[in-house]
Amino acid sequence: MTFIRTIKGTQDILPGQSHRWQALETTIRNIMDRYGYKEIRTPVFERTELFARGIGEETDIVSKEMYSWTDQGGENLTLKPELTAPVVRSFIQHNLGGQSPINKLYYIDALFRRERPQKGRYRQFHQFGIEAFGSEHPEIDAEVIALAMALFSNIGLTGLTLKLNSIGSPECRRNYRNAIRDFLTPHFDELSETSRNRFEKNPLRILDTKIPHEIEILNDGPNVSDSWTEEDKTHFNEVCALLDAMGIQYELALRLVRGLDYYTRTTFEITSTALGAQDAICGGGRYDGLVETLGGKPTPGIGFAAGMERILLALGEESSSSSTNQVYIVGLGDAVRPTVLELAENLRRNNVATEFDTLRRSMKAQMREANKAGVKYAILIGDQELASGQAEVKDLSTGDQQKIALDALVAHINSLPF
RNA sequence: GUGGGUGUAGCUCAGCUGGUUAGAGCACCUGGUUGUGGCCCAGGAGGCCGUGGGUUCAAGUCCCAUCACUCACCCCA
Repeated sequence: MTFIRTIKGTQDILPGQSHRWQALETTIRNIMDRYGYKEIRTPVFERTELFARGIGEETDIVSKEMYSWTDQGGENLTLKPELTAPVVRSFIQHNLGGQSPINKLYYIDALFRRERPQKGRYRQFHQFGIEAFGSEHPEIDAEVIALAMALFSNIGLTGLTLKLNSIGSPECRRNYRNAIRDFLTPHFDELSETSRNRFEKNPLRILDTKIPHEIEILNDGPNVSDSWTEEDKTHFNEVCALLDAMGIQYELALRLVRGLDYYTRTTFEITSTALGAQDAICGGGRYDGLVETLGGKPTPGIGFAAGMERILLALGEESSSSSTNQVYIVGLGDAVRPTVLELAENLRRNNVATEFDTLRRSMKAQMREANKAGVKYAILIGDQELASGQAEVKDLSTGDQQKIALDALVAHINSLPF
């Protein structure tokens, strides 16, 4: 009989950790609100075809990482491996573009990819992100990036690097693809097997290589910037100028090609020095053709996705306690139980976080528990208190104790400093 | 899918070149005289030493296999 544990690459968020997630989520929602982004929630699964068309058949995500199945009705379904395609689908389906020329959306959600887990990579993981539809202008690029940076600094992440690039318009990409092929043809024999495969399917991705020899070859190769159209160039320069104006530091990364097919022009990535090999905390870019690809009216869009597990990893373990209890009621003897419950309920109804013993433990054990729970006050009720109608209220930090009439307890507790 | 590392108490780990009832710290529980927490002291509970085989008089320790976890490659958040 073997115990059934979590699926590889998934994890429980235990009570001692959940407050960290809550804090992160709260910050995200606050910042989103401040920047005018509204939450959108989409189903955990979608038609497989949505991802195949949206992300690209040749991408790793679609070709080998999706959790897909055929349901009893014969439909091909998939647990969402990323959120841009579902959000775009929703945007089109509900004609959000028709209701407002600009739509700024955000999400916090769980995603699924069947990869080999490692530090900062899980099969079920969480991302928050934004998608802004409707503007083709650099201002929105700059706002999206600024929001990401503001959010990270707000939660106290340091050691971040913003890497910025533009992979240009579709024409530019086409030209650049050819330029890369032309440049690499004489070096073809020196390339690795994966790079040779990419040579045909997606030569831009060869730029992602980490093999020193290939990096060396590429150093003399053409840059994307050589293939930019005038408009691409202007757009990129304006994005840079706006970031400069906001005092946001960035690094030009002309080799930065994101793995998803839908990107156009601006792409960016934010990495952290606090992580392992998987150091990208946030990645995003512009996808001006995607809405149309998925069957909507041509609509420019830009967004990013940030990995929450990686953020929490980079933040490290803080020693902040998650205790919220304020009062612990110590009851002594069988006779006081109804009074303890009544009192606890009254306090709780008056917004006082209250705890009491449900194990019928000794007074000493209850006091120890109160101490461990980190409450400020303990209320002691035994037979004597019941008889006199006065409970003992003890300040656990000072040890001071005073008698308070039972019917005045709630008011008294509310008047105390916490 | 490929490679490396690690599996001993709830957690972090000791256990030397194979040798008798497998240890520590933290956490947990109970006490330290009647109904008062923390600190201290005493005691207690908790281990198929991942699993299966093998070598040996003898295996937590050596060998093989297997599983799990983990890190890395690929790629990505």
